[in-house]
Amino acid sequence: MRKTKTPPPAESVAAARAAEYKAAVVRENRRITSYDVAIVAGVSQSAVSRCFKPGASVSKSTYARVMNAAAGLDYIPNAAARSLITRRSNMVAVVISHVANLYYPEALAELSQQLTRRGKRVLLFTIPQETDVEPVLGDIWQYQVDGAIIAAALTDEQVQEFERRQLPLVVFNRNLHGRTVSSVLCDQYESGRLLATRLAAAGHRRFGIIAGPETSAVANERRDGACDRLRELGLPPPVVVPGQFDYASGARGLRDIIARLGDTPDAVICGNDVMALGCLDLARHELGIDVPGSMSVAGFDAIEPASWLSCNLTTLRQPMHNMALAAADLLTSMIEAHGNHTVEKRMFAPQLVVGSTARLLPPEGNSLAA
Amino acid sequence: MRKTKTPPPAESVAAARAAEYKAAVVRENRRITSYDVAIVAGVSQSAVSRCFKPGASVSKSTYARVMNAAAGLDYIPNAAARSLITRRSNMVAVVISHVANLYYPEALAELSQQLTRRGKRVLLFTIPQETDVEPVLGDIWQYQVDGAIIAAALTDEQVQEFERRQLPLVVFNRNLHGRTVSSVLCDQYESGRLLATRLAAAGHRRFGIIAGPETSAVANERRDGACDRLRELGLPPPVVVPGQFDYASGARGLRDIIARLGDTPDAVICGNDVMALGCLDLARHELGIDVPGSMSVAGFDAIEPASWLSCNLTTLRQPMHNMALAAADLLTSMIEAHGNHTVEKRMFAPQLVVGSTARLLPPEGNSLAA
DNA sequence: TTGTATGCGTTATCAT
DNA sequence: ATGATAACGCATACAA
Repeated sequence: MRKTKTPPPAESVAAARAAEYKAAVVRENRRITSYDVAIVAGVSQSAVSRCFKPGASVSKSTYARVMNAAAGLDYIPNAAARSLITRRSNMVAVVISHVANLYYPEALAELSQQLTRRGKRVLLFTIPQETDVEPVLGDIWQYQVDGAIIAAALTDEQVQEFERRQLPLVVFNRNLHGRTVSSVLCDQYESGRLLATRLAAAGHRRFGIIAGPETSAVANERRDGACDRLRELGLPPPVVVPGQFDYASGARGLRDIIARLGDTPDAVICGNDVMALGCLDLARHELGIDVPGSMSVAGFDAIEPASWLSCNLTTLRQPMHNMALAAADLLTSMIEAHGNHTVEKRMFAPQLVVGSTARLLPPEGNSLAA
Repeated sequence: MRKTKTPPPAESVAAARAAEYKAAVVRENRRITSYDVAIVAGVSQSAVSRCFKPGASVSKSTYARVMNAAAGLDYIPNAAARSLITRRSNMVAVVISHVANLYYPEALAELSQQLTRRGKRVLLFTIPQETDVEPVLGDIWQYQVDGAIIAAALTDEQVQEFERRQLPLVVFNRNLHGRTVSSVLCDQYESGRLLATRLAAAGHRRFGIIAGPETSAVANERRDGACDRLRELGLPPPVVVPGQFDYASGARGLRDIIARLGDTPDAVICGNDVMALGCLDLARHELGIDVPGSMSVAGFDAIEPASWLSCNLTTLRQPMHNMALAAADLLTSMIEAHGNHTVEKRMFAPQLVVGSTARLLPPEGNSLAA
């Protein structure tokens, strides 16, 4: 039994040592900790900790040795342990309703991107209805998130609980009137008014409105905006029928409106694009109504299919990208502020997307006199 | 100064005591801990801990006192501290590409729902491209998730790192051929074959294929399935053009195919529904092609707009609900197994959705002879 | 059933 | 720049 003639290079010796050490740790059913790295690297545990803290004071040589050992051991700092002492989890709760994500996946995608860019992880909660926030609140408290972005309906008590717990909260696209809570939103009421204004200016008189679910604040504001504006303009009250934000609701809604009116309306304002497309398709393909020749259809949201050739819907766009950006900014600044929460509402204006499903100009050579 | 004549009821005394205690804690800038609850309730800290552990042995009276104190103090167990000792975070990482969520929000919504139902929180990671998993892996290790569901492309090394770290992994809708990793998927290759088979049986001979991005394994398998099957049937090789899974790609793809073929193809197979609809709209509304009279169009996914009247696309549905269910089941069982990971692949068959954009029967009274 | 004591893996404070 | 030591908030083995 002789010793090996050619000793392996120092590097691989270190690697072998790390591998051996690691195997032992695994055998004991422990996890690799900063303490283990310290032993392998021949430094103190606090030195290891510092190496993983950006901007800490460590000499180049220790840093190198620690990083080598860490790599050999597959060491990664434990976020749970860290957050325990720093009181920062770098996680943000995002709450969105199931249906909202189905219809506007852009909202979640943008939020996730913006938060990630700011070094926050997203703890996602999808809820069946936008009024079902309560069950997830417990989780939000437990998981020590640094803040929350909620795109759902909150009660006064719920908002107050966030305050009580000093947890930064941004309400997304939900107008909590009179409540002192930071929020980012698109002006839904004004959206409704805008559509009514433009359609009325083009000479439409008999309006149908396919509203959204009663539980949806967004839907209600759109409807109210349109109704209020029509009343202001002295037009006959629109026929308002309910809907569930889905395609079928759009078709059903149009049938209901026609039944109640005894005739085709001049224009139909739909609570969202999905319903508008349901309404549009029924009108064109089943009822043979000329859109926009004898009836106009408009929606809200500017979802992608609305822009497709076969649809080319006239609708209102919510500037999702900027809204997500604003929400992420607002929340992170609240988190940095560390308790001095400055409440702020950021309201964005909708953008009219002119499609070919609504006539927005007065009929040619036709005075508006009845 | 006399004492109050009517002493407040015991309950409110307790409440007042809790409120006072809480104020003190807040003043010291501490958090409410199980220790605080113990003091207010007059029990030990471990008793408090037990009260929050379902199925622990606590007397009814202690439980009541603890819960009262906890309520008064707004106490909630700290998940980070808990996971530190239990080695369970009850969080699951879900990785999905940005575009995937835009096109199939259903996948994420279903996964989130199923995981929540099983008591797991979702730590969401959205990545720009499905090949960009690497940057999020570090976060996954750090955050001590109990497992991960990844709907993106993984390299061998990446899969091995999951194994090395003993982290349960389920790959969603991505076929990692030959790699021993649990996965849930829909048979994309077979989907491609199926579409080719049915269209060929109806007499289509000159095929165009609008493929998806080269980086998308799903897209490639659909394309390969179709191509292979057409070759088997002895049909002329299809004209294959690339696409990016978006609406514009569908239109551009059809133009390219027609240019390369010098004529309208008999059938176009599109890598997903969004492109299929882009192709369909161009054909009908710009090129005036009769679909399905003189050309058939089919896609994959059965996204919602595909079912709308104006589209009524012939496509293949992936049973998303069952797939999400399977993924959640698979992952949770791996987590329970505690290291004895049994690798399993669950492959689902696609379902043909017969729309009106593809002729699936031979033309009437027409022999197939050229 | 209840309480005592210990450890989970990290950061932060304070010397040196 | 580095190391010893004390938290962070909880769960669990063990003793009572």
